[in-house]
Amino acid sequence: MGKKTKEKILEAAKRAFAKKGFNGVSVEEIASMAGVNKAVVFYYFPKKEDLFAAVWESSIDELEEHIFKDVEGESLYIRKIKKLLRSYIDFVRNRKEIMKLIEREKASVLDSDEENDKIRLKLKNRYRSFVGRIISLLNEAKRRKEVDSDLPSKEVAGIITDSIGSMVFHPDVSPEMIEKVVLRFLGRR
Amino acid sequence: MGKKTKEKILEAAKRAFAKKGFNGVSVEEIASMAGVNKAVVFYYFPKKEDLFAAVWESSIDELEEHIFKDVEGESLYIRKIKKLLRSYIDFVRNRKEIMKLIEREKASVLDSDEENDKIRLKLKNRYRSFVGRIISLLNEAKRRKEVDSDLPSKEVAGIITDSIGSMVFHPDVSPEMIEKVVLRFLGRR
DNA sequence: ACGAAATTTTACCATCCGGTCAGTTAAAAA
DNA sequence: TTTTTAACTGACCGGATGGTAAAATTTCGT
Repeated sequence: MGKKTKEKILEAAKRAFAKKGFNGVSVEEIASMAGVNKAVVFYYFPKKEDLFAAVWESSIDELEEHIFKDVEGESLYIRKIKKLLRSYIDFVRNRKEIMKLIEREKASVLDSDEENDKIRLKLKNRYRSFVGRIISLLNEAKRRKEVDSDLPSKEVAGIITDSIGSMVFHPDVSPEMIEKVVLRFLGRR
Repeated sequence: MGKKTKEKILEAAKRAFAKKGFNGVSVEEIASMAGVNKAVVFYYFPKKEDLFAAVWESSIDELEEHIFKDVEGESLYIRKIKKLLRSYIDFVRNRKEIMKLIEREKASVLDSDEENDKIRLKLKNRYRSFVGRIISLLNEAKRRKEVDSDLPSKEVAGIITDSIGSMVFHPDVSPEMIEKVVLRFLGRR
């Protein structure tokens, strides 16, 4: 049996949103990419926003899972961080689509107005919880004196996610270089 | 005499694109924000794309001008860089609108397909030339041994622009912290 | 095999959007 | 004063878009 319809729609939507952004794609376009009728998209996702929400959450899930997968295997925090960076870069290289989706829509998700969309607010919080996990990792590493204890975790986490993430649109910057730079930067001096 | 019509349209478009993105705003919306008839927008900018191009180029112009304004006043390269960082952060704080515009549309501009739009390609190159100037500054500083000579300029320039730029959507990270972090990072050890 | 529930298709609608155009106003040029 | 040109208006067009309703088809438990 082939993939389930809902899954096909989600994957097509992921590709479409990544390439053209939420407002740049029509539901019909997504439907035809998924090989289904437009109305069946609305059957599974009553609003276009719902479809986007599902795509966003699944994307962050996948990113977070991949990035923290190998972290638990290490006991030293500096090595956890090293693993995280390596997985992150690996993800950017191999899952360009998801990264483009995230980079392209990040602004609109993070800028969503508090009193505006409840649904967008949830997406913003999903992203923040992802960054929050990186912050916690850095905090713990600082507590254990494995990274310089007066590096501000929040800002460093931002630097990591933003600079690695946007690599996906800079084919000429080397992911390994970024990794080396960040690592050397974290080491105490 | 009030502002000229074309100028009013450009400013309204800048605000609109910053808040909702290119595909999230209609020309009519922009026109009404500018207090002019929709057709007069097309009178000055035959296509919506033309309007966006004008907004983008003026935004990068403004950013670049502001960031490099005080750089020439310094002779030491490390101080030039310090000035640049400070101006950059200053810009993010005081010109949120432009930064949101840039952050929101950066993905779509940088991802523009080579054989696709000639006009988008121009915008991509405009952005690249801006980053190129930062790279040159870093290179020169390295040549003069004022910053660690084996820091890869391209990657560091990316880290600077991406992390400072996206601060505009993270009201809880401190610009000054980023500045301190980047500066300490550039210092030779 | 049968009926009910889930899924898919067809046809449709109301609205919006980018863009055009014929024509008006106002100011500058002659 | 007449003519010309630039700036502006309002009405309109064709196509796209998000979304809906109902019929048709498939799936599945009994």
